[in-house]
Amino acid sequence: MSKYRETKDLNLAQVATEILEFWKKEKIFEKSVSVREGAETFTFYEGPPSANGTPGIHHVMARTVKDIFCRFKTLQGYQVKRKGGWDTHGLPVELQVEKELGITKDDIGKKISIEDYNKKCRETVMKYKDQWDDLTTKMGYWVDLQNPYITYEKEYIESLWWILKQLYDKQLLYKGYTIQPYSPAAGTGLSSHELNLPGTYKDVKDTTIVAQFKVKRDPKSEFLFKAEYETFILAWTTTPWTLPSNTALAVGEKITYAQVNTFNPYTHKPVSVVLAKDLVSKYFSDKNKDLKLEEYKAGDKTIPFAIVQEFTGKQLLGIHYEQLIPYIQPFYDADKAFQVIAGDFVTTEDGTGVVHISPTFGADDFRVAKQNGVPALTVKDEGGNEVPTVDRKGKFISQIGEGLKAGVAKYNIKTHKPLGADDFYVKNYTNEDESHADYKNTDVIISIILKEENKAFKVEKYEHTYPHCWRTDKPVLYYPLDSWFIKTTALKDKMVALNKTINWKPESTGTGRFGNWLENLVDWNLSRSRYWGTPLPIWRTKDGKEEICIGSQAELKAEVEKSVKAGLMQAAMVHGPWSMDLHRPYVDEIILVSSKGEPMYREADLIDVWFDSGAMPYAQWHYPFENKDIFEKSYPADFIAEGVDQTRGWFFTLHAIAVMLSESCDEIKAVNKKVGNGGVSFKNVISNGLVLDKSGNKMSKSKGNVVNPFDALTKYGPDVVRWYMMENAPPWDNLKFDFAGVEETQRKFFGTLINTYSFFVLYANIDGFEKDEMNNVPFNELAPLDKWIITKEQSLIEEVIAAYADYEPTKAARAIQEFVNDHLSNWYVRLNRKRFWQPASRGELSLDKKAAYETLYECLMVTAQLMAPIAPFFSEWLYKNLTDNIRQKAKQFNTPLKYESVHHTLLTKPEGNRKDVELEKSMDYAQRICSLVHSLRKNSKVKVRTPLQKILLPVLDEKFAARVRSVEAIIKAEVNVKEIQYIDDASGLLVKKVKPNFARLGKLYGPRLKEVSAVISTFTQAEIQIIEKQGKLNKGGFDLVLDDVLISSEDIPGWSVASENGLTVALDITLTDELKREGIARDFVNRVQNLRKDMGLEVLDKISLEVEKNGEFVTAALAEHKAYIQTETQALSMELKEKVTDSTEVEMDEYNIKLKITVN
RNA sequence: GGGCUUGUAGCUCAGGUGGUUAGAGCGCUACACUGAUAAUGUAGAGGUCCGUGGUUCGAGUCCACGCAGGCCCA
Repeated sequence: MSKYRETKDLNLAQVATEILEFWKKEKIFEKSVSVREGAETFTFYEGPPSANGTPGIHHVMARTVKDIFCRFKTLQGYQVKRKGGWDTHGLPVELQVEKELGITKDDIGKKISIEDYNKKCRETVMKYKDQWDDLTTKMGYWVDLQNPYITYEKEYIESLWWILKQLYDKQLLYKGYTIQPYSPAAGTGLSSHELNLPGTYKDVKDTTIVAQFKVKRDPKSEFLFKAEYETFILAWTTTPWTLPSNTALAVGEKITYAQVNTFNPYTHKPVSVVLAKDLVSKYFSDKNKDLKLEEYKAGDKTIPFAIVQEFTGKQLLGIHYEQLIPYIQPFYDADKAFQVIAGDFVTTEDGTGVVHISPTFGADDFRVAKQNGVPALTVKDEGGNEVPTVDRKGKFISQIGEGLKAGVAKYNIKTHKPLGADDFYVKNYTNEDESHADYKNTDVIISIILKEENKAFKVEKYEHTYPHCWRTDKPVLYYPLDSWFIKTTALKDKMVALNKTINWKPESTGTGRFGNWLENLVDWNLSRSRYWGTPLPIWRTKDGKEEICIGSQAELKAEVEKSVKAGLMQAAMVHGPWSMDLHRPYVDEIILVSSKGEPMYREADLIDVWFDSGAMPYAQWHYPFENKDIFEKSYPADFIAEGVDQTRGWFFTLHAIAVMLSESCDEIKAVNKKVGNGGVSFKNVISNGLVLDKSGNKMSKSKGNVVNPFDALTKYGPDVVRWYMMENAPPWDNLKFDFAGVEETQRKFFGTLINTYSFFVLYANIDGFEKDEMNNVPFNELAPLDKWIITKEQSLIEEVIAAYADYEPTKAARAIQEFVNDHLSNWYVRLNRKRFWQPASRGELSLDKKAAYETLYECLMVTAQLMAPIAPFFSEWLYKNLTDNIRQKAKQFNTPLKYESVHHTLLTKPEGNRKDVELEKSMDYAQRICSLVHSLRKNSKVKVRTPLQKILLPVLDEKFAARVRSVEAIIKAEVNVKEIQYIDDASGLLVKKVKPNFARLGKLYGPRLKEVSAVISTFTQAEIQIIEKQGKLNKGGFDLVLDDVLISSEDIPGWSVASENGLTVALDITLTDELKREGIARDFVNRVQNLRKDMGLEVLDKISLEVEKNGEFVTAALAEHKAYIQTETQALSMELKEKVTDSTEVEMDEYNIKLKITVN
């Protein structure tokens, strides 16, 4: 018979290495998929990592979460394919390449060709693939990296193009503009990354204007015309150059505004102005509050004011005003222009509580204007395209320039040089000499004109931070730039509705962060002005009148052939480099022909890399060009998991693309119908939190608090790290990663489990126990403790399965841990040790002993299964150790343990008929009673080795007594007490206490609760008796029933008692001589055992004992318990002598004993 | 500035639907127990349940307003 493997010097990292070998050699991962061939599929989508950075400890966390549920579903019998993938495009790759080459974006196309640049990107993107693969393997993350999807591959891009074409065909892909940071000096848009470069934000002093917008008098605004003054709304801006394109004013609906009568400080004309109440004091000094309006004379330094009325922003909504600078007019929706609208971004922090809106030059402005139907001020260029009032060089268009020029002339404004209509740059982009005495920038010129025209209430310099272009050091403009958009807003309602069908962990991310994001959805800006990424497959004629969206390589080829025929390209281009690589610059070289024979050029943009990853459900299978059958089986995903920072990234793009396709694409509609999918791409999602350092700080290289994942895995082994991460906090909470915690997990959980296993092995090997799946001791013949741990095990199985099924790995881990530590090791094994020691007679296992082995074996086996998703290596090791020796037999008889790997087994199902809730309750009493007795022993300083006569247990109801009786033997043995005496009413010893049942009384009596409680607290013993016996009692005017009170017994007069949670125990601490003698014998056994251990004896070694007599009492004690001592210490003989030579002296409580042990 | 989230013992975390004495583990101190022990038991010390108001007979729990940390977005 092969023995169970022993565990000397067990190293968990070593276990992982060993198991890894086994997995590799036997292809256990591959088999975990193939053994489930034909079974129901469970689909997991891998969010592709980018291999151009090194993996961190947080990846261990994220991938553990992914791994757990795939393994769990496999254990439940599903087939779980998980295709790995690599995210290869995007800015981080470009930046890394630029860093390595020492170049900037400007150099691309100059110092380095796009071709070479992209070549370099392609190399760089897999730079750390080896490290990633290494981590994947070492941490035990099972994902198919043999055939991963790679986003730069031609086939992948082709699928993306196909999707774009689907959207394009349904008019869901369009060209529009959005407000983006733009550098006129460099002539380019800036990414948010570029804006975040150090040094971009500078303190600058700008001219700011509080402008007066004259309110038009109509029924809506009538309430503002109580005075005879003209009424103005005040709005503040730090960018006066945007005032000529103002088309609205935004107020906060809930903000309180005030109307103030006063005089304009520049024109001295009487005005009535509206601004936020909280900001009145900023413009009107309290010192002037007593001045009389009537007494004001033009030019007075102190200006009187009077608050006329207050109202909320809501009342201002819809009021129209006169255009501030009427140089040009909106050419559409003019009736909607120049009105007051609501803006959620309006505050009373600074300014006037009113924000001037210029839809062409502010992102918020653009958004609220669009929401309210307010037009932008634009003009049409030669091509008939709508363009803003400032051109791409940062200069006002000439219509505005004319107006300003006229103003300069009219008001005699001195300038450093004559200014023509085309000389008004909004910032100094032409390096004018600012030190010139008469130099005035455009903002200043605008201010002067407004002052003259009674349109400026206050003009002042203001210092604030403003972003500058990192290349030119000139101020950035927020400027409308062309972009391609996906019209996600068209399907917003469906996205919102379908999101509600997705199971989010935690729920709040789905309803909150993600739900709100969907509610405030804007169209998806797809365009990126870059080089390394998926090219937008749209070709356009120069005038933009004709365009084509390409949906496949074949289509492109056909179009190229047409173009060649039309003479726009050479014949060689049909098989040009683009046919091998769909990236830039090759696709840029393609010129297609329009229906009218015009050349069409590719729109230079690349698409947002998030589109790459969001399209992975389709593109990973090169759908619909290949693998249609596989796609149908694996759409949508049952489960995905990624960091919470991906909410607006991958989670959104997956969702958006799926919903868009569910409406726009017939193929996808058909698949959805077939698989019963409403249109989502994932059904369950975990968004996991961050991994912080032990103090809760973000890990960063500069802080030097980064945990290297490989170090952690090597030192503690993957199982401990994974277990720690799952057990410590739910994955969606941030994890404070602390090695002290990892060590605790190792010691407490794995240490205990290993000890439990090695305990089993120690005796199983001695007795030659071998698991026989076909022949087990029947359940009803098991010992009570066996039945108990089995019922605990059943509860555990139910609990753990439910937790995994609910995507709650932390609950699963904690339940398993509690079972192993508290129930299996500390109670079952501890209390059952004797059963395992008992020597087998004539080599035959007694039924009781067999039952003990089988029970412990089963618990270990089931533990291995339940923990397998979280700790795949150790569970495998445990499973194999327990089952390898019976594998052949199991295969032969096709029993559950036939699988070579725990990860191939089918998870044990809970068996209701082996559950015994009554027994669980009884044992719970036993544990609590023992704990109380230990406590009493401790207080009276009587150690457990000294037997005591009895414990007294007040019994309030017979059911309780019955439960305790069923576990009486266990209690007595555990606390070394001879008997349990149950004390009931008849004994006369019982003193009862009564407490109000607040939960019940509160509902019944509400405010009178205190009264009732007071009455109850005055109950006498007799009254308690009455309510107990008769179930009701009237006292103090209250009709009380038994349920209204909680009766307990916390005192037995004359005894020392301990009580906790309604359980009370008293202990008889009288020590008779008889008890003392037995205590001495037990103490003696303990000393002998210690000596045996010191001598290095094996468990089965037999000895002879010689003891030197030491006083009559001790001698009598040893003599009396001779048989007991011999059995316990495996002594064949014990002699009590007057003198023992070569003896060892051991200390007992009150005396020493000399003895000698001889090995037989 | 907005959305979401977290805040309970020195540390890591539990605390359905409100119920009067708020728990566990680790760590610390002391004493025990042990023929599985990298263990275990018992006892002790340790709490403004982030703050302020409110609802209620009663709030760690519900509501409002704040404060602090975190993430995402402006």
